[in-house]
Amino acid sequence: MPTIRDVAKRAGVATMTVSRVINDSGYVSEATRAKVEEAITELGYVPNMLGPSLRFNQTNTLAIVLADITNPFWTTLARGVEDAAHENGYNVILCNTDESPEKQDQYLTMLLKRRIDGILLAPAGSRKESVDQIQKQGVSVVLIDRYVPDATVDIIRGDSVGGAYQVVQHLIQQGHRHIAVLAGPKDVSTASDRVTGYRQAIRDAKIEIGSEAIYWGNFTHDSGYSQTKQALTADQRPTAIFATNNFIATGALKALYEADLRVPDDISLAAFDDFLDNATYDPFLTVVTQPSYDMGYKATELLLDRLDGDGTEEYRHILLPTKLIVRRSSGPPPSQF
Amino acid sequence: MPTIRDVAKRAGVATMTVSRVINDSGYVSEATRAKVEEAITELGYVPNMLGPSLRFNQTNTLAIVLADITNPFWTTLARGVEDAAHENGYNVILCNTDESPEKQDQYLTMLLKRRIDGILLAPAGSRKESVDQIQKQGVSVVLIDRYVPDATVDIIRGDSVGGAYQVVQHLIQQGHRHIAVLAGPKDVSTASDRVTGYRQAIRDAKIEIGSEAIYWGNFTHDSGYSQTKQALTADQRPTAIFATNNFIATGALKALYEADLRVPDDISLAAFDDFLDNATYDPFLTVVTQPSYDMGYKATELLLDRLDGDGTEEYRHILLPTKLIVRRSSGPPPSQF
DNA sequence: CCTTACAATGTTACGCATAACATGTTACAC
DNA sequence: GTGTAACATGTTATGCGTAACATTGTAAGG
Repeated sequence: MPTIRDVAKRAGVATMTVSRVINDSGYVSEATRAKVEEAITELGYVPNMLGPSLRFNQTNTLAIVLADITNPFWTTLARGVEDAAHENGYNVILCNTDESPEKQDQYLTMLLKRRIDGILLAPAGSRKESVDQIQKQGVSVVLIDRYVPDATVDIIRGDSVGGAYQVVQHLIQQGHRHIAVLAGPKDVSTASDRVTGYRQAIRDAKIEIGSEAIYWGNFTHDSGYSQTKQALTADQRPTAIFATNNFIATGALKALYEADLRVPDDISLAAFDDFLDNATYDPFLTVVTQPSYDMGYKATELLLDRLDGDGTEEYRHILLPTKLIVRRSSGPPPSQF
Repeated sequence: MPTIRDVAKRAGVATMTVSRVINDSGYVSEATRAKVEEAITELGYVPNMLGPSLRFNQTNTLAIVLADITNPFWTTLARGVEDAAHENGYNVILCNTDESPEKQDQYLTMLLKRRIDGILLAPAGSRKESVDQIQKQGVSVVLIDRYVPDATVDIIRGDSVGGAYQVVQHLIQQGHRHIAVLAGPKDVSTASDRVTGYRQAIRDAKIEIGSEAIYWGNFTHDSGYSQTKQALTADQRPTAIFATNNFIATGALKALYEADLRVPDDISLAAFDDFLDNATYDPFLTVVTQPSYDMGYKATELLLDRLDGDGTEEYRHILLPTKLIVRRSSGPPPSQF
């Protein structure tokens, strides 16, 4: 593969002159420019970014570290990230942690070795160390979707407490008094926040505290399935279920179907996070949604801002509002209750 | 940030010795290893991959260039790619072309400058030049999902002709004689292949050729919407619609809903490509699916194989089988037909 | 005791593009 | 005609890790 030296030789100039032509910087006469451009074309020369990257420690690369690109929430967010990055001349490396802190740290180490310019991180678990590790290497990081206690870092996330409050309040208004919540992992902020919102809504409605039914699990289809099975065996069977993410909701639907319970006639179901905008024309689930594309896009802008800055800027914490969309999966409880 | 030289100085050894410790290569005494490891920890040293990358022209990076990560088909495929890459120590850069050849070439140029080791490309359009451009730079490329005429390159894709044949045959068996096909862009192989499969099924069923109704468009929700509107105004209104991808299908559903046509009572609908496995527990659309995760995973294995090889291997063309899943959106035509 | 293999560590050169500096040229003003 | 600014091009040093080669020390084998 030809290098800038080959081009320089062929055009009969110094490498620096070729560099000036490529980057359109400094003074180059028209005649020289033409010669150089001809040599570039003839040789099919493509500049090697690795040279300057090594020299100036700038790779024009970002990374997004998330739980699972397969989840529509993350898919849409990733698209927002990629769009914002592309518009600014950056490329994006994709990393799926599957909520495993080990896998996450494996990725982070790799990314640091690559001298990535910045990382968008949806932290698995709640260990501050991962964030520290990145920052200690002088790499910028923005947390997305979740926070980590005590980390001094930019964050952009949806209002999990408020969103959960909204949707549980909606269920209460429908007449439900026995609402089960299917939660994610205790150490992920979105999981605990959504339980907090649930509790606040229950408390504000003055429903006796004994009727709280919290099932901790994971943000997956399988977890939602088994959490629901468990919830259905409770002494006081719930008349409504709040699934704290979309995948838990699909697991719940499966379990309810198998238990021969119709939604919403026999039991209501509402979830946090929607599915893909157009994936179903007439969607069924009542949900609270977050603006995931914007979250990704803005997170990237935040990150790029910080890359441009001198490192003395204040850390920002951005909370995006959620929106309740009432659809057909939530209704009043069956009359015998 | 500390370099290998800083570590060497602190440990009182040569940089080469540090390198040996890091890579666990060559001979290092236990005592020296301990000293070096201590220095690494104290300094928080992270090796800079850019050095060797520049020297040996190996970045351990792949890229996946696809239409839109937001489409569940691509999402799942990308996850397969990322998993296979991660297992082999590679990172993956994500690129969305939105089916625009210009955007694609913009990305490709960028990727070549980065000295990516290999590219998984779902080509936008049918220009062989993009593939040539990559190969001329000595970069390996595997085409996914689509082929490009005359390109000598590895390809892995689903059986579009066969899949389309299957689903159209199914509609014919239900009694339909007027089937409209909502196709993608003419110059994308999956689009033309699915029309070919449709034509074969129609021909084999000895349905008069005049009843062919082909609407070319794009693989998007909006296109499906307008294609359907157009199809509904035809002299001979179709009793069934074959949407050649999932997004076209959602657009069609919207248009049918607005036209007050019930599916499948008034009109049947079947599509190529499913939605996310768990996204709906009880899915509605009759579809032909492709093993998209496997496609991504195997494509990556193919690519890595080629990276390991000496460049003399035969080019492989792998065709993955499709599967018809009959659900509730397809039934017999209304009796008055 | 000498040879030989191998263990342990070190030195040098390389890959590529460009910032910073240096040199040379032209054109214009006075 | 000379000084000066702008134009045009070139030279050198740099970033980081490691392959390839070089050197020294040590233990086993004869």
